[in-house]
Amino acid sequence: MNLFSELRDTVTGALGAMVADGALPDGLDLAAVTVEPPRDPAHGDMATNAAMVLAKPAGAKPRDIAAALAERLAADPRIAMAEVAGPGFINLRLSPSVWQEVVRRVLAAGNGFGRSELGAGERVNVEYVSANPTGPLHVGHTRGAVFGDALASLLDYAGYEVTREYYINDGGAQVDTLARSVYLRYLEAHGHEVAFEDGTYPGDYLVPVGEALKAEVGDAYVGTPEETWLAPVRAFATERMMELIRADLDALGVRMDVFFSEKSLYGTGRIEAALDALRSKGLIYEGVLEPPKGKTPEDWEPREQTLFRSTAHGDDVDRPVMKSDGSWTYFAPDIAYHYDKIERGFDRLIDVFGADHGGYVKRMKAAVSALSDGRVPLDVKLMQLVKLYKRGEPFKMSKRAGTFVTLRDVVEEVGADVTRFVMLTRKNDAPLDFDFDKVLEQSKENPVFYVQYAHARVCSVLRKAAEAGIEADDATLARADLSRLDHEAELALARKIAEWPRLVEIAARGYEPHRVAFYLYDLASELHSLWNRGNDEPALRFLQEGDSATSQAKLALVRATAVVIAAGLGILGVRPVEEMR
RNA sequence: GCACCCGUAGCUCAGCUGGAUAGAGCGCUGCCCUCCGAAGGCAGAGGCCAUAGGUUCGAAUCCUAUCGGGUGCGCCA
Repeated sequence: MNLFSELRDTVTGALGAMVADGALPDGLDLAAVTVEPPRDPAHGDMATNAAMVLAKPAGAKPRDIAAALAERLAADPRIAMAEVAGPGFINLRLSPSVWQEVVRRVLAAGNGFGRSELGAGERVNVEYVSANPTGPLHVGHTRGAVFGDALASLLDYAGYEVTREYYINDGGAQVDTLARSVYLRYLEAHGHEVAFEDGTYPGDYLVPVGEALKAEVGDAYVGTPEETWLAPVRAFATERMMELIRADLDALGVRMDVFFSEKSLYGTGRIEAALDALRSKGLIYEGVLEPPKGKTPEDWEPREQTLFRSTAHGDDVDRPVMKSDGSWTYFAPDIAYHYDKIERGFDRLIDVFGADHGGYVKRMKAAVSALSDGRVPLDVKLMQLVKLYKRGEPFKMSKRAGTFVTLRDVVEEVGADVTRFVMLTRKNDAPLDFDFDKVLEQSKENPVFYVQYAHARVCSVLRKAAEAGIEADDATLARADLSRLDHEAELALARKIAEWPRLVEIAARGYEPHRVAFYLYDLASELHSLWNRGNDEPALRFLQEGDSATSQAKLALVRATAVVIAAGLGILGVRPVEEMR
């Protein structure tokens, strides 16, 4: 349960009583009433805007409403002080017991503290990575993988029923190219001289695939025409590539629930069925598109194509689903794929794309809107680029120069935990700098370290407590006399902990897992601050010699901090550490 | 030309889906270990929130225009 929503209930309850007393008119809309922590902690623990929001509809002065409301709120035992401030805010100071109770709740609920019912069991499908099965994943994919995975975990934590999904683009021309490239490696394995022309994949990673193909079929395809081997080699190669990709994802700790094959849509009538669904709504027609203004392709000539009337659902122009030669555009199977998701009964869809797919968003939303009659919202999160640095110097990825950086390279160099956390320290629509040296630095400049350090410090204190013979398991700490936590600096940490459930909901609502990372940094900062105050003020040290009751109260506070850090890291997919090395 | 994203301290970035005196890290100036991990903490300096209008009790946040940067734009997925 969330302290902020509890207090909001208290405020709306008091407003209801004022209506009953005739102090406020009936029928007020309370939707805009909020209870939030004020920016400046000097203003109090909580603030409500109720009086200002209601002043106009109630036909009263904000400060008059505020005064009457503050008086009622002050009667609540949890509220130590309620005073009107500024234009009509009511600042609330909560009694210490409220914060002490938060600590107890954390210890009782463990990882469950902060879980939310926001999603109400809604089924949400998060599609991410979806890289072409033509090679290993690179750093760009890594960011999308981490983001999608953390978002899925966040939504799960917030009460949604989440499916993690990968769309395998195994139906287009690029898998034919893959097959031809593997075939060349296969010939090579048979001792032939081969040349990798433009339009083939020369990467070394296909060498073992060519050898594996040889091991499987011997020389059956040597010297035979393409028709005889293209399809089987394609199947063989894409299967191998997906094994490679799954292993990459595994190294990063990403596990998908569903791998959906684009190829499964072809020749099965599923694309046709999806387009028929659109056609039945009058959204498919034969037509000729206008050339784009400003930048007309040189070989532009008008052609009649099968078009989807995406403009009827918010797009700027209608989009082709069929090429002039009668084959599908890439958009057609994508429509069918999303149609499939809708038919599987998801209440909402999320796609995580690279920023270079920005121009694709409107048509995809239009398709989902049309196919679900507006019932299923599709949100697309675009991932900006990762800029790589080494020793402070930027370097560009280039296959030719051998500086092509794969997901595997990154994970092997800095580890999955560091990779994941760093990738989440920026919101998805901001570019991310990734410096191989800085992310391993052990200083507060590095948020990964800083947060882990806070967790390790708590573990360290608990070890010390055990050495001193103080019982400090969670059940014991939950029974401790928490009224001993009465110092302002200790309550400040408890306040930060209390924000966690609210932060989860804010982050989940906006599909913004990076907020979790920033919150954890703030929480760690509060802990480090309190820790250091023990230097000057012995009464704030967590272990009080000869006073195990007080020690346990303080240990309860820091243990609760560690529990929340662990929960937050869990959403990000990062393992908390018990000691720094 | 059109669409989408971005513009906040010298630098890198947060900023609660409209709240009070806009925050953090780095860098700069000073402090704090006989003491649970100083791998940390405290304090100071540093801002016309790109610009101009608008919406309202109230705008970095919403709307409109402009400027600047990025991405994309019919037979590539």
